[in-house]
Amino acid sequence: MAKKTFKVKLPAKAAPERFRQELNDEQYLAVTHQKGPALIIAGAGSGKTRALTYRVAYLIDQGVPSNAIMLVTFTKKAADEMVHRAERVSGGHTQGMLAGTFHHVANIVLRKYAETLGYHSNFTIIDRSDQLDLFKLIMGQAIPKDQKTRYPKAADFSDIYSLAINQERQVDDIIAKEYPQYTELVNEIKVILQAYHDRKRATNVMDFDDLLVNFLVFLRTQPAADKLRHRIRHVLVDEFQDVNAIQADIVYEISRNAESVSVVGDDAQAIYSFRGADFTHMLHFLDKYPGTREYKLEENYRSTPEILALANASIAHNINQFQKILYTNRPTGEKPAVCPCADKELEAHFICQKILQFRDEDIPLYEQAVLFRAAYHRIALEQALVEYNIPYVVRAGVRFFEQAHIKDLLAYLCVMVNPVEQVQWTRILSMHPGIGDAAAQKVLSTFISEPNPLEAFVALDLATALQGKRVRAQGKTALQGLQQFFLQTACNPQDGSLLPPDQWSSLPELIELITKYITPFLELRYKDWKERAGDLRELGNFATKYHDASAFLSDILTTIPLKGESIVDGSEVEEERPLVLSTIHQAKGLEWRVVFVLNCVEGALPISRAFGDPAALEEERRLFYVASTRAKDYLFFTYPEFVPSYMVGDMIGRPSRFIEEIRGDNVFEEWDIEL
DNA sequence: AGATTTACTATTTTT
DNA sequence: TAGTAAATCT
Repeated sequence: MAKKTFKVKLPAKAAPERFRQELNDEQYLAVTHQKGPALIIAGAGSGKTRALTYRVAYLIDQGVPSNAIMLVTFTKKAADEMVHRAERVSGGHTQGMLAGTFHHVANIVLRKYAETLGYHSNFTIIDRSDQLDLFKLIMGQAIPKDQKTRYPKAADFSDIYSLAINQERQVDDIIAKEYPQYTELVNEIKVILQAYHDRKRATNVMDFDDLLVNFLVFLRTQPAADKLRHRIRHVLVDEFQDVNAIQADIVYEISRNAESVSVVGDDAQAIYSFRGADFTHMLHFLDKYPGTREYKLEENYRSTPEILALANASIAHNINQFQKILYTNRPTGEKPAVCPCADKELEAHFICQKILQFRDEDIPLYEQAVLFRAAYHRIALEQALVEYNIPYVVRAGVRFFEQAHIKDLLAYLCVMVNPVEQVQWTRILSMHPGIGDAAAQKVLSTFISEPNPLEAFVALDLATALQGKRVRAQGKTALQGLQQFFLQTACNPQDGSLLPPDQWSSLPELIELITKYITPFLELRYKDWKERAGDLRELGNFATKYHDASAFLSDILTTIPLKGESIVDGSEVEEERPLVLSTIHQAKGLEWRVVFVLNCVEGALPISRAFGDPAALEEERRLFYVASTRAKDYLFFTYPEFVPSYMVGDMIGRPSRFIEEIRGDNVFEEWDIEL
């Protein structure tokens, strides 16, 4: 029986007046006067996120139901924060708003409509490392052993595949331009890419690219999409400079009949072309919607004039960009400093001591950050931070869910949710002692083609099924344990049939059971197994928010809690909030009072791969720009003058060209760092 | 033959 | 650190 509902609506406040006070003229117009399409070109630190937040709040104030708003941002965390703040600003409710990354939004929609595209609704998502595993599996079957070295690595296959999809390019073209060494193998490579594609379909699996592609296909071909289009009246997209062709098309498709579509971006901060992003989509947007209103937010609220001057001087060397002149009304401050250090150790010591000095001057650690081009550049610094007893978090490298033990655990949930999934089965089987990759494939082949492989596995008489196949006795025994495990956790004990998800134990309990089961394996494999088991328990805590495993599995992939960052909020409230170490890419959208940019040498920033490629060098310069504009008050560039190298002996570290080319502009001071 | 251990090498960036 | 190749068990 349907319940009666009564919706309470909070009284509208005099929003425009209040917003008027809290925004500058450009922001105010962009927030309140938008109808139809709008392109907001916003410089670094210009409060574009603030403008978007206020726009959401404004719409809600105007009586737009929150589920009629779609807000797409670069990270899900950014979306959550924005929605939360919009809620506070407007005093309205934001429930039902479609908000998050493209991937997150796609996942939400596809969960509902997967069947219209020929998937089962319990499809699972694979991340990059699963993708690599799947490629390896296929390559193992398709490529003769002695030919292996001639072929691209799994990672190359993954990149080629991704480029083909995200830039809508032909495989021939990609190989000719980016992988000329494999030109002779084009046809063989295509066969493997096709096999990968087919295998995903057959096993009810989507990778990150599929989420986007299928979302677009859904919008273009399915009648049900009209319902969604009808509901979504206002579309807001942040970081539009980093969308790829498919994401841009998604925006166009979903906003076809919308009342407003606002996209915000800064071409100077486009740093994701390696995954198909292209800031010229901002231009295409103007073509696509001829009546587009353009707003420019050029006042920077973040940095001192000195820091801004350096950033402006640097980005001026990029030819390919929109014209923007950033200005600030902040009072004058310290000039940015370039600090050559004898070697990496000295560089690390300098940074640590400087950090402590700032802390003494009442700039807490969490208001300071150290940024770098590549995750491994931080290693020397980390050692020093430990010596100096400076607490820090790392936002780089391996994601929390990408760690082997986390993936081990998730594999069990995956198989229960989507039993036809082969990569996760392989992972589960081969973690048992006595079973390696080869044996896992043999075992897998005995049950994977059954309608329900999980039921088939539990019912399997291992002794007869594996007779004559070279599988160790130890492995066979171990697998009996696995059968028992699945029988007890996921199956009806009477007939061994797989229970429907609503009859499983609660998710945290399930995770605890799996943890218990796999801990002995972790103990065999890892020295630090205790910590890893601890991570798994934390994962159990995290899972209390979720009711079904399927949502949990997809969420954990689309919400990226990073390794090192606690996934349980509030667990370290008592301790000092730590210093942030981050790749420049991960620092996007963030700000600190003090920023150090590490290892600013030729070859690292810009990275040597970009040498000789003008477009790539411009992107590297944008990275330099992003790093510089994260700083509010103090900015340091450090680099080691001697770089040990096992290839050619020690090399002299030449300072980054991005520093050299602005030397004449008098925008930084050079410091002497001495022992 | 295949599983497991050990030694070695080269590191971009990520939803 | 993680992926791979070669060496060594079973």
